[in-house]
Amino acid sequence: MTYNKSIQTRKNLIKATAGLLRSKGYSAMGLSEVVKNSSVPKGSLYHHFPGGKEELASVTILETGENMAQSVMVLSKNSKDIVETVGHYFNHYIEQLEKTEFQNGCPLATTALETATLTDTVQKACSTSFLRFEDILASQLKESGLPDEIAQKASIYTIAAFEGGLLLAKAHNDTHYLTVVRDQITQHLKTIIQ
Amino acid sequence: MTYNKSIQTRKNLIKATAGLLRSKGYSAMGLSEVVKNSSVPKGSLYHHFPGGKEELASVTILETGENMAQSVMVLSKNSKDIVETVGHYFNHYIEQLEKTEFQNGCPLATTALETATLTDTVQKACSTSFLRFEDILASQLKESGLPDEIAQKASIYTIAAFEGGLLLAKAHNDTHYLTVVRDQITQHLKTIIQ
DNA sequence: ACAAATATAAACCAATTGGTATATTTTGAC
DNA sequence: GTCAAAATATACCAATTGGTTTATATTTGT
Repeated sequence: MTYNKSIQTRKNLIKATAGLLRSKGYSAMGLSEVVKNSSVPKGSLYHHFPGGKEELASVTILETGENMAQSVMVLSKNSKDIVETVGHYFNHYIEQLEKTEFQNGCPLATTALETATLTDTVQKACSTSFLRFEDILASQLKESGLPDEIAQKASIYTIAAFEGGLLLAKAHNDTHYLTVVRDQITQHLKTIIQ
Repeated sequence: MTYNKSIQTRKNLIKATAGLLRSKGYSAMGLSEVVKNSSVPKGSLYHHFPGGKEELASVTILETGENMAQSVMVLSKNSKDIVETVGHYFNHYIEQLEKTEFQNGCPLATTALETATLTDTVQKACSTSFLRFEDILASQLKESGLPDEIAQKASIYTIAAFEGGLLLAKAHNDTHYLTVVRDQITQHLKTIIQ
C-alpha cells in the first residue's frame, strides 16, 4: 500500500474542514477545531497543507464544488427533466437544513461572502466551484433544447434564486422561504423549456 | 444640549460596525477594528453597548434593516412602477460593488449566514431586518394590484434572486451576474403585474 | 533488512481576541 | 457654581488565534 494512512489523514482534514466551512464559515473556523474534529495533530495539518488555513480551505472548497457538480449529474440521471432535477435539488437542501437545525446550508456561500475581499486564493477557489456548478446546470438546460446563451443565463438565474432562498431560510431559521423560491423557479423553468 | 457628544459616539460606533459587518462579516470583525475605525475608546464601546459584540452587531443590523426599507420607499416614490423600483435597486448595488472593489455587497447577508447558528440575538436581528425589507416590498407589490399572498411570495422570490445575484457577483468579483439576475427578475415582475 | 523519505506528535510562540476595572473627565439640572 | 450622573480614557486580563519547531515514529522502494 502506498501511504494509506497519510491519504486518510488528508481526507479526514478535508472532511472536517468542509463541515466547519459549511456551518460557520471561514473566519469562525479555528484550526484547533479542525484538528479536534478530524483527530489529526496540528503538525500533520501543516505537513499536508504547508499553506496553512488558506490552502486547507481552498482545497476543501474546490473539492466541495466538484461534489456539488457531481450530485447535479447524478440527480439529473434520475429525473425525467431539468425541472424535476432542480426540484429535487431544492428538496435535498430543505431536508438538510431541517435535519441539522439550519447548520448545513450551502457549503460555499458563507465562505464565498467572507473571503471575497479577504484572501485571493480562497476567493478564486469559490469562484471556480460556483462556475463548475453553473456550467453543469447550463449544460443540462441545453440538453432540454435551450440555446447556449439562454441556457447560461437561466443557469445563473436558477443558482441565484437557490442561493438566495438558502440564505433567507437560514437567516429566518425557516425552510418556508426555500419552498417558495423552489415553487417559483421551477414554474419559471417549466415555461421556458416549451 | 443633552449629551450630544454621547449620541455622536454611539453613531460613530454603529457606522463603523455597519461598514465592517458589510465588508467582512461578524467573525472577522474585531472590536479593536471597530474602535479604531470610529475613533472611540474601548471603554466607551462597553459603556454604550454593555452586551459587547453581540449587542453592538444586533443594534447595527436592526438599524441597517430600517435603512434598507427606507431606501426602497424613497426609490419607489421616484419610480413609475415596481418594476422600475426593483431595477433601480439592483443598479444601486451594482454601482456599490464596482465603486468599492466588491467590498460592499448586501449589508446583512454575510452576517446573517455566519450568525444563523452562532448567536441567537444577532440571528434574530437579521431575521427582523430581512422581514422588514420583505414586507415593504410586498406592500409595494400589493399597490401594483397583486393579491396579498401572491405579493408576499413575489417579494420573497425577488429578494432571494437579489441576494443570490449579489452573492454570485461578490464570489466571482463580477457584476455581470447581478445584471443577468436583474434582467430576468424584472422581466418576471413585468409579466405578473398585468 | 535497511536507509531515505514521509508523516506524526507535542511543546511552544507572538499576536490578537473579546471583555474588565478603574480613574479621570465631561455633562446638565438645580 | 456645585454636585451627582454619565461618558471617556487607559491599562489590563485570560483565552485563543494561526503558525513554528523539533524530535520521534512510520512507510517506502530497493
